[in-house]
Amino acid sequence: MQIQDLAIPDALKQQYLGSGIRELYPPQATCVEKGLLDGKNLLVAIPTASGKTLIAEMAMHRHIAAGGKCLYIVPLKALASEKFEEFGNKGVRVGISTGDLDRRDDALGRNDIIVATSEKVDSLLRNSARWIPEITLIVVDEVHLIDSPDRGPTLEMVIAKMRYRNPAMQIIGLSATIGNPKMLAGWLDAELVTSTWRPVDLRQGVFFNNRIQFTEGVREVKQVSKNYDDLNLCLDTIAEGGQCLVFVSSRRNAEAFAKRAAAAIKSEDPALTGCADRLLAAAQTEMGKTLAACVAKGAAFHHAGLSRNERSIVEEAFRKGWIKCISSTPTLAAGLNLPARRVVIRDYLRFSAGEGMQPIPVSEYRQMAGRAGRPRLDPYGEAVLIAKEAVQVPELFACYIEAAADDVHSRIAEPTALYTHVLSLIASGFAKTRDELSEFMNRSFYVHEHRQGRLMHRAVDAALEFLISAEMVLEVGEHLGATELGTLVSRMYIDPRSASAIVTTLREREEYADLGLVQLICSTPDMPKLYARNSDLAALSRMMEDKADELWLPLPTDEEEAEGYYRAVKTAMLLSDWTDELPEENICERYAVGPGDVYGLVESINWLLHATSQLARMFAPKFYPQINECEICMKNGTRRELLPLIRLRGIGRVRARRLFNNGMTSPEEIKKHPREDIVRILGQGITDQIFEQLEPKNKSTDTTSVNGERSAGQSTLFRFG
DNA sequence: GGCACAGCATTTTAGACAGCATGTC
DNA sequence: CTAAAATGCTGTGCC
Repeated sequence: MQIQDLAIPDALKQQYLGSGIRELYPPQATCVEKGLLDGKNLLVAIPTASGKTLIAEMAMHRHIAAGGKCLYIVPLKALASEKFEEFGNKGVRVGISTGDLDRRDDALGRNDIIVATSEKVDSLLRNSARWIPEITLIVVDEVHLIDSPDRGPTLEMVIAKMRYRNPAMQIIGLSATIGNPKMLAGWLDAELVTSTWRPVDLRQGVFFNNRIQFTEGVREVKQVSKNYDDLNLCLDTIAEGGQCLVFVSSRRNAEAFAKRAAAAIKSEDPALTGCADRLLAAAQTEMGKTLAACVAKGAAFHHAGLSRNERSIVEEAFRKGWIKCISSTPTLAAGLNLPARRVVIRDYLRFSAGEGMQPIPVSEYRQMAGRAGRPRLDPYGEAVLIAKEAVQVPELFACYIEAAADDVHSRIAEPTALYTHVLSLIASGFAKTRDELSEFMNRSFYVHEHRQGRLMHRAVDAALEFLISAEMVLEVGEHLGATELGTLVSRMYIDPRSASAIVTTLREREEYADLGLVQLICSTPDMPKLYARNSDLAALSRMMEDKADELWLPLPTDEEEAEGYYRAVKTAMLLSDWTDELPEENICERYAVGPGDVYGLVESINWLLHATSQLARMFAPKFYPQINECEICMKNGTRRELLPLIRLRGIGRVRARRLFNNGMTSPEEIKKHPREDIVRILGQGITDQIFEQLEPKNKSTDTTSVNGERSAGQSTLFRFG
């Protein structure tokens, strides 16, 4: 099917033709035949990298030309940014909305395409974004993630809510190949498009004894290293002019492999020296230095412990072809698109708490294998598994390469999944009675799939019971309504169990302590936790003894609960070191984490601290001022004594500390000093900026117009009834 | 007694969504 | 219920 003949706007057509796209790929053509451009719902279940984005884009431009508005839902923030870039510069207005990035709500609504994560869409629905009714098309990228145990229910609810609000809307589901596509298509009232076609030939095989057994034949691999098969596979591809991506099961493995690869590759590309210097300049941690050393020689590792800067340097250098090999944990499998000639799936077993080493699911293998082969750049892609025994060769073929795709099932009936969603249905007006609640839930994928919903309805009832006992939902006769607490919890997007624990403890407490507050938040299900090793226990116990009067939660007697307790305390300790201004590198060393982990934890606690301060404002007002201060300290990573200085624009943790140590402990103190003193400490530019803020425009120069503080008046969030 | 070291025992283990309001070194 | 690598521990041999 020719681009020329398509019923898409001319501008887009010219874009495609201009970039050399003249003809649709076969699955894309099938989509058009099945009504993609005529408003038909579609489920497109085809392999990674076979042109799904283009399918969505054509439909979106068609809607926009007809005055419609499109919502593109993705599972990851990194993916949101990638799509945002991709859809831009084509004559339509594109907006992005994730936890990090946001155009103000109304401004967001001015866009033709809005790219957002599923949780963000849920949040926008809960907060009644005004533009939601204008949406005429939603595209759900990676819909098969409905089967994800933790985040699947959110995706399922978001789809159900959007369809409930906009019944006439077109919906396009983009999915990896799955076992039961008809079932999912049936739920979406969608035409089904399946295919195994790929634009770049993908060869899959198993390596054993210096040869790769492909489905189509055999390839000998030169044995350069005696001990390391994985390295030989990698060097084999590089010798041929390709790049290699190696998936391993732990961060340590990723780093160890990158070191070996670097020693073997020994590239002397000057571009790499530049990258390594940039990495080294910013590197404060041991990990960062190792990374720089590897990159200098043409290899790198990639995992969630890397800082943002480190990640983007590695990704860019790989894309440009300078770095020849990346060893990675699953970060790169699901995240952004970094294709390579050869993908080695070295570790197909991964540790899982309580279950030991488990084989990774077929879907994950496919996702990693799908990274093999760069369209238009590589003649083919290769995905290689490594066998350790001869008998494993046919096993790996059967379990992964030739395995049927997994079925997708609803996860909505799992006990804990529904607390937040039942609350949100009630709080944002989807259900005002138990009957309406059942009716809504009967339209879920779960009920479509099982033809009945007994188990799910039981979970709904359990959730409702919890919400009523936690005073988030009130039942008056037939009527179900959210209380002030329930409304706030729903809008803040926190788990009702977290909110309940927080409110209960805040109400009980007599005295305040930062550490206790942070401990409380760290023990909620919304907070990610550090892993507590055996060797940490001594230090943790000592700390718990020292700070016994500041901690809010007692050590549980139950041994299994104790583990979670220790993990929460350890996490709280890290965050407490952060607000104690311990340098990042020391934190990384003390807790054996990377800068990316510290950033992630700080981000999480900031979100929850904000929610906590809102909860406190209404339900424990005596603590509100202190919690609010704690929030500002955490955001900046400073002790309380720097609070007055942090309020100035242009002053962060480092400059504030420098001023403070020079005796300037507040804006008033600064004014008492001669201007030259400040220039000496901070330089001319910043000083000017500060004095501009200090010039008294009116009588009160301080405390009111500050970072994130608002007057603590009566809340207007009450919406019951 | 003190030290080096082999050999065995134990420990550890991936990732990442959300609020708010814009500017750190 | 498990795999591999790093780290920790113990015992031996030697001076």
